[in-house]
Amino acid sequence: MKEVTLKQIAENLGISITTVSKALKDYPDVSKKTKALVKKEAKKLQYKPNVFAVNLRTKESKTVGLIIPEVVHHFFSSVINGIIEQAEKKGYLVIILQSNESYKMEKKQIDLLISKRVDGIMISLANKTVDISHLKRVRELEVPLVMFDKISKMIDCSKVVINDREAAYMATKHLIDTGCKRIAHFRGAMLPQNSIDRFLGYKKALEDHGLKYDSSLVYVCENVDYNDGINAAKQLLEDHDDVDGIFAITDLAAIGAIAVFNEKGIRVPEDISIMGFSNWFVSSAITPTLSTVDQPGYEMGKRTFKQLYKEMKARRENEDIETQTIELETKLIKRNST
Amino acid sequence: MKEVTLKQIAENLGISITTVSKALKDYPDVSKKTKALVKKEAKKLQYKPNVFAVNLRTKESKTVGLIIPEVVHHFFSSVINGIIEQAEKKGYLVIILQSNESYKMEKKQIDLLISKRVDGIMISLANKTVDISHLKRVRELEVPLVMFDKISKMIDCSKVVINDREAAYMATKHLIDTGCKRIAHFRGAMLPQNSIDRFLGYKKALEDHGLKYDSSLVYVCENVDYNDGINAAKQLLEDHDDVDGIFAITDLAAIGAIAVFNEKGIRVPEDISIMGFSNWFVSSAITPTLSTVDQPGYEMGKRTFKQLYKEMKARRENEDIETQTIELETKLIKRNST
DNA sequence: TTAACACCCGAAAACGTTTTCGATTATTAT
DNA sequence: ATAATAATCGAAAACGTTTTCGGGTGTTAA
Repeated sequence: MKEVTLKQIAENLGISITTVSKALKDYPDVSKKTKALVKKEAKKLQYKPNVFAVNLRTKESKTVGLIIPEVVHHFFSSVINGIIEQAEKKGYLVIILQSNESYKMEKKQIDLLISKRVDGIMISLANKTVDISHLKRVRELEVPLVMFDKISKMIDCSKVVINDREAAYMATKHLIDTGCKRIAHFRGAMLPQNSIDRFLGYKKALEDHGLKYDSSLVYVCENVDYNDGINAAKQLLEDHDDVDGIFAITDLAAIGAIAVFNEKGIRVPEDISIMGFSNWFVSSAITPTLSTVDQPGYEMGKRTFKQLYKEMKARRENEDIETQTIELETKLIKRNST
Repeated sequence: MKEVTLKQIAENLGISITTVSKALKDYPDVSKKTKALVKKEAKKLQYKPNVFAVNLRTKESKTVGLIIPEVVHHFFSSVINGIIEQAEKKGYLVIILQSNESYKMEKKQIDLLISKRVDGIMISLANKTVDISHLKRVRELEVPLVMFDKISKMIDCSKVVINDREAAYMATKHLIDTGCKRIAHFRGAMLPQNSIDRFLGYKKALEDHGLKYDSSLVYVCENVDYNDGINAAKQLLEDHDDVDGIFAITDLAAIGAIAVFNEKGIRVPEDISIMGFSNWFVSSAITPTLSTVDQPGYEMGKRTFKQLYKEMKARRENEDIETQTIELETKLIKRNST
């Protein structure tokens, strides 16, 4: 009932541990005959290398860390999906940690991952993160780092993103194209770059098409969730009666707004058009179905790990790592809410 | 720029590695004076123990594995949330793997976790899993194992579940109480225990309340998703015109059905009442809001890890582990679809 | 004075692997 | 025949920690 080790095999075969190790790893300096013998014995005993020892010796854990604001979120779970799949293909495991949108937590999680000696880290920042010294430390320790979706421009590392500004421009333009003249925007919190970029895209689209930007039409949704959408919509109804279009920063906020309008008997899209953002699959399950911008979560996860893998490999081989920013395509999804 | 090790500290202070190690772990046989010295030096150099070495020495990884059918799923991401939070409190990290509802994958993931030498495993089975030899192996290796939600009765280990049968009974009874006389059931695939239990609960409720069970009213939703709900609803409309209630095995299937009815101008709940299952938060965001059964995902995750922790601790201390089955409360959520 | 005891420290083994480098044997060329 | 080369193996160090066990010093009791 004891663990099977190299020593075990070596003793059974009357050869040295060294040779057993080398045979199993197909070193050129061990004969075909002994290789066959060793492999047979290893299979017979169901030998599995002790990862703890391997880790210690190779200084690698074959494990990567992933930090996201929250797991319970369609977009992020899609990203997770993409990452895990790729990682597995390359023999890596993924440790997932969440920051709960808290900077303090995020910092703590980074420390945790470092102390666990992961081979690389992927992160999407918490909204409130401005100080990035914890990320700088990651870089100093030469642990490969890739940021995705919610990134910081202040740190030099690879990034995988969409062009939030263009995507928002496209969404707003779609509202304009379908006849909207007075378009409100439900934006996110003031800090994260996404929120800013989407707002800028919205603004630019208005200006480019002869519509005056009116800051009173912009509502802040702190958590960009369903309830925020409800509240913003209610407020909007109180404040204005001439709005005929809304560009919401997330599908969730848009769905909240639709719920309010449905309840009040305001017709979507006849009375008011609504655009979401993300293409969360529920957006095709509500009434009316929601027009939105497709944000490729799975693809983003995939690309993120692939980039990380490249950098981990480069590091292993002491090559220089060249950071790069990858921009993924988004596309407009036209449905019945516009 | 070298790594800080015990040796490093020992040399700086002119004492032995042994003493340094013991000082940091507050062994009684080292004087207060040297303890203070060592701790000060450790802090100064920012000493962090090398987990690889600790793992090798202690034979523990302080890491646990989690296998679920799929991450992109509200219920499971809630579970993940609960697990991660608890794990972190106890200093454990969580490696998440998905089986994609495939038995082959599930087996592979188990092997992966074992080879990574996690201290414990939590799993929710794939629908198609019937052979449980891979789980037996986990038990043989004496790796603590806790199953949740989708469990197998064929294996002796701790389990955290809800009473699907009772919950389904409750849901069906609610339809009956609100006046439904002819109630259809959208069930899940034939295999998983949940699916069977919910079906049995549905059937029992009918029989207990003087309604005849009619197998032609039961539709199988293989993947229990949105599209399954759509298809089942369409088929139902073709087959029967007297059905006035549906108990769907998941909210998603229920929402699919509602979409069909909305489109066809069939009023919910006036013409037909619909019950979902899970209380996915979207169920309160659609029109009409969906009555459902609340399935406590977060709580389930929390309890699952807590139980695993107990068993890991018992194992460490060579005590017997007593497996137990924990049943969590569900509750009926009445909304506008019934 | 010796014996007993508490107190503090360190040598060394162990965990299981990987890899360098030298040693030995077998093979070929001269 | 010897020398050079190739083929095969193993000793040993290293990775960094934890823990056992024994040794040394100093104090107190007989």
